[in-house]
Amino acid sequence: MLEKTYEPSAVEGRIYEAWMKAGAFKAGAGAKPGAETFSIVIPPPNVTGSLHIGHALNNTIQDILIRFERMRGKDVLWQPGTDHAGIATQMIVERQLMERQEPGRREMGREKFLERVWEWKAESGGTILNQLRRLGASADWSRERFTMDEGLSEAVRKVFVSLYEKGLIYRAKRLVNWHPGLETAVSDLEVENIETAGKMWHLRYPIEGTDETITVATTRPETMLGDLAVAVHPEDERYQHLIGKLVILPITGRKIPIIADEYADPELGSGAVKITPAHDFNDFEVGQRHGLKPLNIFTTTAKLNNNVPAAYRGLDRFDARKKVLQDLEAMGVLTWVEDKKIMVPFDEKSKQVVIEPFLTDQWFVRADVLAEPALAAVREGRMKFVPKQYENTYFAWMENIKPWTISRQLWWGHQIPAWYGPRLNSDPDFNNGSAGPKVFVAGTEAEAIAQAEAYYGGRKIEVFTGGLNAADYVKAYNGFDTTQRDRRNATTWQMRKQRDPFAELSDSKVPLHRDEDVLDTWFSSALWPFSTMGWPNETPELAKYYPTDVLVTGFDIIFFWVARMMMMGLEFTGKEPFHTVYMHALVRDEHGQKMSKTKGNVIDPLKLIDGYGADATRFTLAAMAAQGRDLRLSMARVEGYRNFVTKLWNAARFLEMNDCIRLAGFGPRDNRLALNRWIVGSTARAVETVTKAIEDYRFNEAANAAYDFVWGTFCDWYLELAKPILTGDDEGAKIETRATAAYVLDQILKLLHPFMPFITEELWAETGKIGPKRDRLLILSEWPDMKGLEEPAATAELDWLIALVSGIRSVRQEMNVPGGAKIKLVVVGAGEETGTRVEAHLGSLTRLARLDTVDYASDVPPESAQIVLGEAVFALPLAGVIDIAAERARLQKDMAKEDSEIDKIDRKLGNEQFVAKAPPEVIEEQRQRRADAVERRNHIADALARLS
RNA sequence: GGGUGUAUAGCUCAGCGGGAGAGCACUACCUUGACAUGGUAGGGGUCACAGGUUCAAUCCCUGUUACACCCA
Repeated sequence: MLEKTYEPSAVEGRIYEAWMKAGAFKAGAGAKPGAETFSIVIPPPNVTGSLHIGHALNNTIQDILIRFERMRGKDVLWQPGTDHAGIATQMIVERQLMERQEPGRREMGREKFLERVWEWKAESGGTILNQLRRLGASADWSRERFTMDEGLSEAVRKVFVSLYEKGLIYRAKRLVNWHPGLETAVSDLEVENIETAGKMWHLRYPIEGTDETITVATTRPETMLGDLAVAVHPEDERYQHLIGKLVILPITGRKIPIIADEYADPELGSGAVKITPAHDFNDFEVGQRHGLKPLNIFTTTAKLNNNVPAAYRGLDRFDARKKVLQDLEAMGVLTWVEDKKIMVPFDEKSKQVVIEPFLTDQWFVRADVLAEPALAAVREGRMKFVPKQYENTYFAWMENIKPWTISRQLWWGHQIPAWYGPRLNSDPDFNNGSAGPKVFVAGTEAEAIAQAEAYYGGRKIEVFTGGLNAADYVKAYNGFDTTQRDRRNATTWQMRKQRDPFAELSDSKVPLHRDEDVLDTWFSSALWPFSTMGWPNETPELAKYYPTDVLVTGFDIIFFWVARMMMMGLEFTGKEPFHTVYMHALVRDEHGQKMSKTKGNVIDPLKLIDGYGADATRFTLAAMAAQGRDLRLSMARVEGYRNFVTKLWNAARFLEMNDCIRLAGFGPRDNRLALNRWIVGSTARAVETVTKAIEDYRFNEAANAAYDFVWGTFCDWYLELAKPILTGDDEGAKIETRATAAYVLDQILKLLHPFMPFITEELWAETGKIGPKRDRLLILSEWPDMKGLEEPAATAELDWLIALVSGIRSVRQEMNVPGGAKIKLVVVGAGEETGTRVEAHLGSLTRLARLDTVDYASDVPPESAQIVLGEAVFALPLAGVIDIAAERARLQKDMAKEDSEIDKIDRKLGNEQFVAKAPPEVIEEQRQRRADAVERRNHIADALARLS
């Protein structure tokens, strides 16, 4: 016997175990022989992450699709795993070291530190994957992957080397977005420009050899220490005579030119603008156009460096601003200050640290080249977004894609497989100051050494590991370089040989050092759909499950991840990594606010699961996941769906109490009773609706259709109508109804399983205890296919019955008939069909409408309330109870409704244009509707007439 | 500044050219042999505003307003 209420917490863990034990999540579990495949890779959550409501939504949707397709017999793979989250993980471990007062990262050295990170990962990493189990996620955990696994790391190295060899990865000194707190470069996507209250300072610079001055405006006055020019528009008449003259830069006293460049906007401020190439992206470009060598004034922690006057060195950028302003004001350079809203680039994660444009050597990906096929794939329909409008977002970004900064000055991540050594004097770039060191890019150190040996003509290679700035490496590097330079000039070399007896030997050994930086975490995530399946090896998984089918993700990582997976997938496998990207919306709180820890409005999915159960949590998310619209999650909704879970439980309990046991060989087509034929037909329709909705990624529609059917049709009507049969004495009817009820419940369990896996599996087990033995778990059972079981005749009959019961109930309530009172029903003017129907459903009619007797008469008894349905009038003689005036009012209201309907249709049909141009079936439908309304109206009019 | 989306019942939202819907909330009634986490009935809408297309517009088009998000 089922418990009175369902206790999710008592059941969910046990059910999950049962699934695991049965191997139900394993790739291919339950697949029909030769089945087509269906695969999804999970968007790998950060290894540092914990489950938030967005993950819950994301994984609920994936699990719905996976369970649905698995039940449809496909060969299903849901590939789980995590990414290594370079910055976040490194920060966590560093913070831990600090809290425990242990030596810091730099003190302990790279190798030791990485050991500590791996330890941390083993202990605390990936808790989120366990939390996904609480949600019921049916991923193939035996295939869990991590972006830093050996296989995935090999994929990263392979991709890096390959792109480098194709010229799609390059190293260059460029302005990048620099995080002065973490001392690393970040990509432009990791910067969030936030509008902030700022100021515009206007500075008046003197011009050499004249009495004139030129005024520039800036939001960052401290950068004036790095100014290299003042630009004016080439056609700006005010400044023609000044172009080419020199400005004496205050404080530093440096003389910098006034240049003509179209970047200066004559409409803005004075029309003159200071140019600081090392600290502003636009200025950098101006500087390049005019051959200005950028002057960097910051250290990696954004303190002023030795390129500024002594008094300023070591000042933090914000303190420097204060001092510069003070000094400029004292000098009379600062003319005025205005308040201005400015966009400040913040670190996208913490939104605390101001990102600094900073000139460094970094690795970049030529994203523009890779974007071409990725764009074509969407344009040509090989990959589609759901909802479609995200295409535009994708196009807009991809068409204007910028080089992707992939190196990070961190230790935790995939170390860049590039080795540096000094250049030979025979190298064409030997005298190119900006070419940097000689680079060897290779998948392994041995290969790099082999390359180096070839380049250095068989010299001995010595690999250093102490750091690119370590004294021994720098010394060896410079020594080699000096020797190479000395060798170039015969006289110099002669002199050196005289001084140094070992000169000939001094470049016989070459120092090599691996790049210390690591790659952006997204670089490895971009390979996820194929690296998790064993690429670059040609594995059976890859052959079977790649390309995957759907990617389910949030729109916030469309650029970070989706676009990059497309680029990498196409480049390295020649195939789109998925044919569909389903973008779900953001989960907000019930007031539409973004959830955030600072606002304190975060809804913890684990608390929801604790309080309401995983099924209710999942169902809520699915039911609210309308395409292209944010979800506003409210507790009332979760409660409502928790109630639905309970409702299902109680319905099953009712069946159990009434011996509704599954019947071996039950054929729904053989049912005789209209009631049973009807519910089978209704189930078939519900199955079709739900199936179609899931296929179309309309999860809210699927969930709501299932909910409506189970509660509104099965529980509210079928079970209520079945009660008199189940407690009656027609054995044949009883047997049929019991078997039908059990059969329909089975279909309901299947239908709801993708949404509510736990309770349905539990009920599947419970109902499996009696009757024919179940041969497998629900999770591996077959998705219902009920095509051809629709029952139009039975549906019409039951619709009629439901309308009659509702009508009587409505009258009772409006006439204030006490709920418990049983009343008489008199059927007047019934035709044959109505008569048959009344007799067939006498039991349920009597019970549901709380009737005393049902009689037939040729006239409506006096003082009756009347219900008009079809050709018949159903009279409720309520002498003594009925309020004639109230009944008249009720009927008049009904009649008014019909009148207005008829009027509306008449106006339509009276319109010549309508009759001439509307499709015939629409006109016919309107005529029919009018006729029906007229018939109802006349019956009501008769009823009214009888009242007076 | 450019782009995208949204505006429908008190609230949250479906509805995708021919009859305005759901859940919650609200009102009244009901300890009916599954379920009060329930049942029954009911009230509640200028479908943001202004034009246009159409025989017909909540739905398509244009504009306006408000809000949200993305990009610069």
